[in-house]
Amino acid sequence: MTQRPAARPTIKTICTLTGLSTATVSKALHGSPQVRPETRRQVEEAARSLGYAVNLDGVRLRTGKTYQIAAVMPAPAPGGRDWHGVEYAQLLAGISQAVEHSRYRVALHAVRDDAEARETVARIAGGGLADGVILSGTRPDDVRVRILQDAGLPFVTYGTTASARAHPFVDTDNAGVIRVSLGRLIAAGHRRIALVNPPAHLSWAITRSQTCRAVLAGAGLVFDPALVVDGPLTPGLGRAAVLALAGIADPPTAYVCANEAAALGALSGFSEAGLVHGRDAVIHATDDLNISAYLTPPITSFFLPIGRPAAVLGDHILRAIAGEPPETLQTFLMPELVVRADDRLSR
Amino acid sequence: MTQRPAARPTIKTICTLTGLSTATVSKALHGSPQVRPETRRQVEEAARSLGYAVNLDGVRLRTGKTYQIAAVMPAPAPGGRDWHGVEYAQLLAGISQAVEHSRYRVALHAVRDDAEARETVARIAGGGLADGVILSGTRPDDVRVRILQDAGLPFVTYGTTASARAHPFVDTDNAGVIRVSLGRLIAAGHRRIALVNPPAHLSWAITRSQTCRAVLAGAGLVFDPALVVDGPLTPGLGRAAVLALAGIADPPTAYVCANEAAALGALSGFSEAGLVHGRDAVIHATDDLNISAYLTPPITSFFLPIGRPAAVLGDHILRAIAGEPPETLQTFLMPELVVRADDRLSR
DNA sequence: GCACGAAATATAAACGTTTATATCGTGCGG
DNA sequence: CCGCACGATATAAACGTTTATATTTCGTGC
Repeated sequence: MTQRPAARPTIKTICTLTGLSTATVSKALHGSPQVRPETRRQVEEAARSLGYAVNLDGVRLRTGKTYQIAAVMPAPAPGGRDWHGVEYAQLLAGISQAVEHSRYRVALHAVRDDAEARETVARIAGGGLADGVILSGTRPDDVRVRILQDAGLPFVTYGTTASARAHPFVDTDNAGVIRVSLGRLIAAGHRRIALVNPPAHLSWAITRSQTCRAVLAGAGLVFDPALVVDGPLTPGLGRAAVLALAGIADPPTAYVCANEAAALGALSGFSEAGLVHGRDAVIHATDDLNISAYLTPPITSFFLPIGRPAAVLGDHILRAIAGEPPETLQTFLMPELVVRADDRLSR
Repeated sequence: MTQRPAARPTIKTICTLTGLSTATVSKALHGSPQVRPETRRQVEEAARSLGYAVNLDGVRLRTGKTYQIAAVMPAPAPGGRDWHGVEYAQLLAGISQAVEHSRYRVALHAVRDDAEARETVARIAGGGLADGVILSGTRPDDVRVRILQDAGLPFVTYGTTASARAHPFVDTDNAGVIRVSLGRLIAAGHRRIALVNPPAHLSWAITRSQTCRAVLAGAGLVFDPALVVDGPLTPGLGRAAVLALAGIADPPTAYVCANEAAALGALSGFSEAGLVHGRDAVIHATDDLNISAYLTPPITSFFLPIGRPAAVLGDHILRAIAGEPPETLQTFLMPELVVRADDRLSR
């Protein structure tokens, strides 16, 4: 039942076919200038006819390179049942696609919490388990980043940090999103604007609230910290935010949600609290799933298809491994504004 | 910058520490009865103190085993922007967790379409790129299944097939879901029930519509094929289904949606068509994200946290690789019914 | 026609592991 | 006290690569 099919061709198979030595074949396959062009053609021809594909295990053993890119990503504990609205599989698939043309392959390291993330990164760095690492969910002073910097292991973060040493990153242009979002809301007459934010210690939470503060100040408005609700970006958070804030003395008339899961929950909160979208308050969301169009009612969102950052992450990690300096590997991606509702209240 | 940290300990490191030979150390680490218990303890002690971890590349090269489980999963093309409402990352993470205690690791093979899926499976089977395969999105006569059966490569499907040769699978108990769902709806007085189904060629689409037909027949009702809408389970499909069916002569009063993305879109369609949930029609959904509670209004769903099937898939593939017969590796999982709305119409 | 150097190819070793085979030492029966 | 069998350990080879080094093959200049 478990018998091996026709043995896979190796370099030696090519040797017997061409009468060359393993060294020459290996070099020919790498396009080394040490082999005659004619010999190379001969080898390539033989390789093609045999369906030869390099055995990475041999390469790894010999070179010490792993040809692995470790993607360290949070996976909610099996017990946790709430949707977080982040398509890590698509992110992963996008990264895989982006590195498909290279020898590198992407391995998922799902971590359940911060401690496990730290430990996983330390293990990868210490044991040389990967040639490059992709991290998500950054914080300003990120211990995982320090571990990787100290180990000299190339990495790219999905999100920014405050590290003194520059490092490659890809991030949504959160500051840009907040500026545009708040700019529109303020122009539409809103004065009290709530933020439904990711957990407060994460970089993008800080970027969003600080940019909010700056934009409000620029417009001569006050920033009320009580209007910032943060936590895991589940529907429950959005709902709780609306239910908590709808009842205060001077309730917000706009909610800027960091993702669509939270926005979905916020709408659920509207319904529960008796609010009507567009009459009592409006919602903006940062969008990566393209479901904002299907919420009831549809809401205005900032759409960045997840394939975009994924492709850039893949590109950057390959170039980081190749030794490119970090300064050239720092990318902000600005989502596209999709207006689906009037920002002004109709009451 | 890319200098290697302290070299990783190998079997030879243990040899110099203990004065034993590589053969003995290797055997000791495997618990072979050929080594004295005392020697084994000594080796284990040394391994622990060195932080030794086996180098899988060496093992693979020597044994020909890959210790890889290939998870072949659909990843929407970069161009496709619609949310499909399936958390493949969580599925993947769950499988990874389930096999964590073994030597096996899970590698994601994201495929963009059927042709690529077929080609990927053939490549894995032909090249011996994995010791086991996990497939999702099965159809009754699944060419990928046949390839794997012919190659004698262990595999588990997420979904059933009509294959004459039994094979391991894990699946949601779709028949059970439909029976309970329709049973409740019929008891509540519904006579015209629509199905928002996955693409018609997939096994679970067929299971759902056939079970629907059987249940209706059992209740003396007619099955109207026009009430079955199928396609990729995006919000757009649910919305289109409602918009198309709300206008027909004898419109359905209930929509049974195969996932929450479709249910979300159906609700969006309700809003567009001027339908009110609970007055004009109701929605049931099969739920794996736990967002049905946050839809407006909340809908009744059949909740199966994605960690469940993931864990069983991991368990089954390990046991399939170990040679367990397929008949013992076939599992249906029944989701939990969560009632959130009255099934009866209030008009 | 010869020596020399460059170009092309071959040889051999190494990466870490497993395992078939060989070797060693010990205890036991004769 | 000797030989034998057996238990425990060691030796060596192999998996597929890459690469340092050795060797061969040429062409070139004299």
